[in-house]
Amino acid sequence: MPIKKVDPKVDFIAMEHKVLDFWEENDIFAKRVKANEGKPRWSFLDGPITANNPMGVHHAWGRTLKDMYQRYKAMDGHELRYQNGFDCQGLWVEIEVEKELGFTSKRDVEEFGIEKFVDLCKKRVHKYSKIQTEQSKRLGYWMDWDNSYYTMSDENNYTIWAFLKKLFNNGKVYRGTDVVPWSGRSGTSYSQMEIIEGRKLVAHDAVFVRFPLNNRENEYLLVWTTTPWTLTSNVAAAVNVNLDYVCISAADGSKYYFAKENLKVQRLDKQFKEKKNWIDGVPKLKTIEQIFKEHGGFTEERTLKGSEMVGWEYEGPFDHFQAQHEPGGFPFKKKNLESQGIRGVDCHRVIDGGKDDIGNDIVVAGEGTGIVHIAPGCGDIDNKIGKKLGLVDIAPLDDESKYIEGFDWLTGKLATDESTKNEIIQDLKDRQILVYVEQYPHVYPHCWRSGDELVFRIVDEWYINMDWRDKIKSIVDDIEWKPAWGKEREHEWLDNMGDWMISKKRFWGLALPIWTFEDKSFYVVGSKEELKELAVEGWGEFEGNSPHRPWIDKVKIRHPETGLIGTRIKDVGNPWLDAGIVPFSTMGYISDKEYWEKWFPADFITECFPGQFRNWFYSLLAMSALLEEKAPFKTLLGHALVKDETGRDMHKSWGNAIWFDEAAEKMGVDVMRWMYAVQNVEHNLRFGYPHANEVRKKIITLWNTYSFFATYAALDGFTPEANGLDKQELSLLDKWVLSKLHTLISDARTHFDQYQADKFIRKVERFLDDLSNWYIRRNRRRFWKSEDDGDKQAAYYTLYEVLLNMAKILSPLLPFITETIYQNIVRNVDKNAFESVHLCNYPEANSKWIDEKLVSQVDALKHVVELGRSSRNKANLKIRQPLATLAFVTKDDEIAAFIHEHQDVILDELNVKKIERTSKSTDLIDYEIKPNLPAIGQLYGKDVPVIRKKVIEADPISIVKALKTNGEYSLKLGDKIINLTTDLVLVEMISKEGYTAAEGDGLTVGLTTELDESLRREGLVRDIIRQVQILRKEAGFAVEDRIHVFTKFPEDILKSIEDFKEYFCNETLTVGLHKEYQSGEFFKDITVRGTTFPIGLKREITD
RNA sequence: GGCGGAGUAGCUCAGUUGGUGAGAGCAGCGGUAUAAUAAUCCGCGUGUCGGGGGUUCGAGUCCCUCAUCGGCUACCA
Repeated sequence: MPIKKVDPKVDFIAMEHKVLDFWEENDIFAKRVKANEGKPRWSFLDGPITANNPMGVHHAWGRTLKDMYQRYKAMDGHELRYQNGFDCQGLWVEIEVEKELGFTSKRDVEEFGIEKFVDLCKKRVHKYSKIQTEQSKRLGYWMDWDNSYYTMSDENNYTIWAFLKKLFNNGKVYRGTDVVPWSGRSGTSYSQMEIIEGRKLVAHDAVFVRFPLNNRENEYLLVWTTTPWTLTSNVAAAVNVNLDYVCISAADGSKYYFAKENLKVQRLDKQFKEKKNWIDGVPKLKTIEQIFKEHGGFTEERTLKGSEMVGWEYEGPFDHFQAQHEPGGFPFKKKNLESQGIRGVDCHRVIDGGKDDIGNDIVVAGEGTGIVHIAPGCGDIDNKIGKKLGLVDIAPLDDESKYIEGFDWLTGKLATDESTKNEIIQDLKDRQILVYVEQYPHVYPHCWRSGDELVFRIVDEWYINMDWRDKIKSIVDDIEWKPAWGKEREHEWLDNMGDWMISKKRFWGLALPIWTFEDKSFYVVGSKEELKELAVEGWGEFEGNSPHRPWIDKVKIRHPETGLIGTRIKDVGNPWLDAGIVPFSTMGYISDKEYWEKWFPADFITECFPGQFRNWFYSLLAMSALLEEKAPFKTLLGHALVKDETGRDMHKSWGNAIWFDEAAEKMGVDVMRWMYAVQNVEHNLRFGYPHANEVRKKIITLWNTYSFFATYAALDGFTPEANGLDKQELSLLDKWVLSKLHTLISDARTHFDQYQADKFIRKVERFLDDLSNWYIRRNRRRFWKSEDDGDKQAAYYTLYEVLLNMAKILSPLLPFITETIYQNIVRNVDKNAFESVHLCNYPEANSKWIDEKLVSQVDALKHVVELGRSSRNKANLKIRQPLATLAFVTKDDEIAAFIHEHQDVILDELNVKKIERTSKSTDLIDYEIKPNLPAIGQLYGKDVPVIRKKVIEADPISIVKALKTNGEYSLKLGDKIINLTTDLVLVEMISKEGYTAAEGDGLTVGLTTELDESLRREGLVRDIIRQVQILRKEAGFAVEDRIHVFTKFPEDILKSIEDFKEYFCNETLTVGLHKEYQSGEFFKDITVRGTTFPIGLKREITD
């Protein structure tokens, strides 16, 4: 069967669906996999996509890169695993399921039943992993979709157990009682990695309050806080011992202590003025001075050092609450303090704030009052100070962020509620503790999923001691980071990270394999088998279920050494453990070590950069460093983010989001893939329809070259034979385009091997331009002509070779259009050919086709045409106006000869009558001599400006002569003589003024602008021809229709037409030229060179 | 607050180890072509290369400084 004719008006979207069906029906993917069995392995590791929502256009970027490089490696002859991954466990899924169920708190889940809830989470993951699978297929993403890994799988979870077990054996797992950021809405704490995601700028009601000092009548500490709810749990007040403090006396006689500097400090002044990190509507902050002035004025009493205040006792703001009177603290008790009977109220004194780990003062002047309210149960730093100084902890909130018993009227109220806060402020006001309230804008941590404001609570959490970070850092350098700065970023994170909090007080996630015992010891179980061995209770209920809550919670174990019976902690794990373990779990680290050794480490991973340095990359590196002390992947390609077309984030609520499905069906996925692949990975991608249209133009160009070929190939019944190209008598342009093609093939391999698809695509763009706007345009007639000679065959074979190889080299990038082309031009002709372009081998450049000299000669020829067009433009002489002579200048005799040899191209393209080389430099051009500054600079340094001046001022002709005869040109510089050799001067030719000329790349082209009568008339006729052609088109005549033309030509035009009557009639298919106007079938006024006259057309009746 | 960045045409961005009058794509304008869909090609730019200072024979490029915009990071109590 021959090649089929192709409609140039293709519907790309429909075509893509056809190709998808074709792959599906014929198992093309499976055939590719089979073909590559046993070939050298190339290991790609997929970072799991969160299977919680449909896939977005931002995911499609990474997935395009993943698919493209995998397709390339497959065609290049490698065995691949093709395993996609879904991230399944974690809070993000829980939150969505809660939303569906209308839940508002963790308690709702417990009442609903953990088992049912966890089942719904699993269902959600299954639902969206299916949707994402279908979307990915639509994108053309080739994966072994039935073999996707799920991070919730038993294998994945148990492999994490093995990891934790190893850490446990090394003594790196510990339980910490710390104050951590906590979401009452989600009922869990957050790790260092997570709170970074959820920081938001908000305005809080900040309060100035006063703590009355004991034994100092009417004297107060002035304290400031943005979290009034923590005042209930105040234990102490910290100062900076080295700072100056001031005592002022207010209008009512009461005295206040605070940092002296703060009296006049304009807090957040810069932020307010620049409206940067500022919230609209929040008034400017007042200085403390201003606040007191507005309260009736004040006088400064004295200045003192902070150290003088240390030890002063005061009365706390909520000392009437029971919690303040519990020995040892509340509800957590410090044993030693409890035995001494020390209560919250007993700790109320001024303390030295001290320094933090890096040696900075904890208490500073500036934002607050220089006296910091310390609540060791409500803040991280407060807690550390409390531990150091032996203060009790008062922790007021339960896991929903509500006040617990012991806090009087606040018990049961939600700390983050606006109303609670208002009640507290009102209470402080009523009891005359409040001095002033203001709105204070600052960045505060929020729950990254629910948006809930975080509070700080004391909780038991589980940590990995990361004191072995050097082990991780050492493998970072074994990885090739693309872009290279990724390495530094990763090191930076590793240097600064703290211990890894791995526990989460939730339901759906990795069941941390930690069992605790009554003697406060704990034990980490490393495998399902070990669990079975140690189980003393609940195994029967657990067996057959996945290692998740609630089933796992039933199993109790006997401690292998102490024999005590232990219960599993209720916590689930940090989800980055789930994703970090995949180089082990998915490759059978435990179950099939032989397989694992084949595929580990991965050759390549590619993911979106932001965030992953502390998330996936981190967990991958950490887990691999511990388990194998080896980098888990060799090359990492990171890419930036997808934004909307103006550079803003895409948001559902802003209405600027583009959904994947919509984009795929409107733009087409070949277009999308091109956009993604050509994007510089370091820059954010501005995704939008205008951008897509630019890309579509390029794909259309490819399509049109193909449809041009296919149309004529079908007409002529062209059927390529094997090695047919070798037998052809190729034209110059055939060889030229084939040379460019093979260079492009070579570049394709180079750039794909280096994961630089963008560079490859830029070259494809240039090649397409050469192909379409030079090769095809110049050679069109060879395909049209009626005789089927060798020349025509050569043209067919050449274009066939180009299109076939283009289809192959572009197939990883544009899998659909290339498949369509391949099916027609290859499979239609040869049923024994590979069934799909994607089953072909990636082409190899054949050096026998690469002829750089010829390419440069043809490029020069092309350049002459471009320069000629440029000259015409400058002189405002359109192509239709024939000109007598084109003259060109070049130093290169070979090029000159070449241009002469192929002058027909130039005559045709530029509509000139003859062409000649001018060696008389004075005709067309002047020489311009320029000093070669980099070279001269190195030799003569400071003399450069003088030399430059002299060279420029010298007579160019004499320099050229001197160089030609002596090989150097000498000039005097004071008493020095400087010899400028050829390499120190640049000789350039420039067009002389007054000529229509252009120059570049060592070529100069000029056109004679003078028109004789004959040229002028010919031009005039061509103008008329053009107008008539337009009329024919407007009239809707067929291209082959013969016509009669009716008009009364103005005299000048009439003479011209008569001179070139035959030419005119041939071009316009005119059989009758009538000198009287008649409207005919179609008529219109036309304007030629300023003269307007009506013209009428009528078709010749042929039958 | 700390640490990298960035700034070049109306818009998006290139500009090698400092070297001669600073570039591309898009948009606009003029012309032009028909294998080419939202479709071709050619031509058209007085850019304080963010401001200022310095190093150098020479700075978009190196150094300092000021203002601007983003990123990462931080326990702003």
